[in-house]
Amino acid sequence: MTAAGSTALDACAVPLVHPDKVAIARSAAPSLAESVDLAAMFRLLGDPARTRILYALLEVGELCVCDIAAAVDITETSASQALRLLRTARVVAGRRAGRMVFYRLADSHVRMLLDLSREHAQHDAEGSA
Amino acid sequence: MTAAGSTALDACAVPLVHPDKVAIARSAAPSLAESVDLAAMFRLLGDPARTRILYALLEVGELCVCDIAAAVDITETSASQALRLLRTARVVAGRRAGRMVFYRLADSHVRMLLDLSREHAQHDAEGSA
DNA sequence: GGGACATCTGCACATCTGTGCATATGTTGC
DNA sequence: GCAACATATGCACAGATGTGCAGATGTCCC
Repeated sequence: MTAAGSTALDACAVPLVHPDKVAIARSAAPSLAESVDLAAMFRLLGDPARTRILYALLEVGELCVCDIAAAVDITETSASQALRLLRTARVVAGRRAGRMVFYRLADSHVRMLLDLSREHAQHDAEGSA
Repeated sequence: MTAAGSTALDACAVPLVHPDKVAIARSAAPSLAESVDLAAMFRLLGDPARTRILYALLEVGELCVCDIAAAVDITETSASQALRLLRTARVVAGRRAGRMVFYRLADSHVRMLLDLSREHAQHDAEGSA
């Protein structure tokens, strides 16, 4: 990571097996910044509590913090903390109603992602059964 | 979390705002075990190095370890480590050819997931620009 | 068999991450 | 303004995670 100057372009120094493919991958794959963003988003989904919150919201559309906590069996503090992270990343959106805040999934991309993932997981579980 | 016995069913002790919705969410959302699996899979994608590896494979189909390392600018050790995790979770599959091992994405679900995610990330980036 | 190469694994370390408690913020109704 | 409630935040700690180095495994070529 120190990148003293000979990181990317001097890769030719070590002969690659398929330089053409590597070149394609390097140019077409997400940039470092983009992949960091993508990874950050995936990591956000990579916690059971947050995952369950998202699927709960996927099912019922909208819930306040205390209901979310009850639905996924976590403390309200944990729920609030999780929702904070999800909200910052714009995975969920909050709507204030009196002293309560109702959360919902931010957009349809997230919904599709959750649907697809669950489908994959179930498909996968069958295969390993 | 100590769950002395009054965690799940006694939730009624604290009046919920929308008990009906909570009940639906509790029954329809992934079970604890399933959500742990889902989270584990997301967490696996939640590392920039692994993310980049997956997108590189998405682009060129198949690569050996040293080419992967070159394509995403990480050491071969890191690549091998990352691939081990991805392989154990059956996100990628390895094929031995001589002393080299070629890796590829395991199934089409993963490909769709990656495509959808990148689309979402780009859409998101536009919005915040 | 022996050496060279590609990949894998085990171990130790710095870092990050989730959790729980206590406390702060903001809102309602009086 | 004050008390009660819903939610948010700051801090400290235990546990998980990525990284690098050294060594092990397995494969090819002679």
